Amino acid sequence: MGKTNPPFMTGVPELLVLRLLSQREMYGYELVKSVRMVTSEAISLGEGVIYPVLHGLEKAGALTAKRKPVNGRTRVYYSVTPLGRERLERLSGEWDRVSAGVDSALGEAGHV
Amino acid sequence: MGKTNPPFMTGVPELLVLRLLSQREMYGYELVKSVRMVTSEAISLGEGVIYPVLHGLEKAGALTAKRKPVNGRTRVYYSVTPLGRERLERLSGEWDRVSAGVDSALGEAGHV
DNA sequence: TATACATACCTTGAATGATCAGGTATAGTG
DNA sequence: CACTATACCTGATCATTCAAGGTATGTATA
Repeated sequence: MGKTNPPFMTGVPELLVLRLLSQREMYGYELVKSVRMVTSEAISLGEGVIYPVLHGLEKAGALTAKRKPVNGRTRVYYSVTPLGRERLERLSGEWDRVSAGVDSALGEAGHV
Repeated sequence: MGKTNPPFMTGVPELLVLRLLSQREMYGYELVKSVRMVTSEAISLGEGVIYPVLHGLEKAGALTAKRKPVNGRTRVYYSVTPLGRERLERLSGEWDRVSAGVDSALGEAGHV
């Protein structure tokens, strides 16, 4: 059974989480579905990815958590701190640089 | 000491290697420098990344190796097989999908 | 009532990929 | 002769991600 698919990118989950939360506060389970929607199903992050990322970012001071009971169930809403926004800026810039790098490599090789 | 930087992307080294070799045959050491140049220093893959990728792709039948002695030193030139081109197509398409997904997520969150 | 599904949180174990840090050897330069 | 660049390679380590579970509540349905 343990047939783990190869991971396609590193650091991107964190970037996506930060970006989505910078729009509005959300809870974990919501983020799982949001990522799929926003990326048009191109990227699908399971709960096993989202929750650890959330906890890591909170511990790093990039997010704050707020527990809210809704319909009997408890939701943990996360929002981005100023420190989180800096981190978002940095990651976003890194992504731009790297993806531009790849694209230029693909482009140069393509126009044969 | 063992302070390994976080990897930023998975599968991208393989994609870049395949793409560069689809232009013209190259040897490992050359690829190390080429990747840096082509991506405008945005991506830098060490020999410890390139050589294992090369060997893996050769074993998978995506590349063929040809030893050439040049100036006394031996170079191993790699070229892409038809199977390797298929793999390149697939990886390239995956990259496009994923990077478009990330970009759209970043975009949507941006136009607040 | 039962049973099934969606919601909502979480963790653990294993697979994978990438990095660093080495190691070998030849050629050329000061 | 030492040093740097070229050119190949591997092993240990580490982080990231994934699949697969586990817990619990609410709601629909048969």
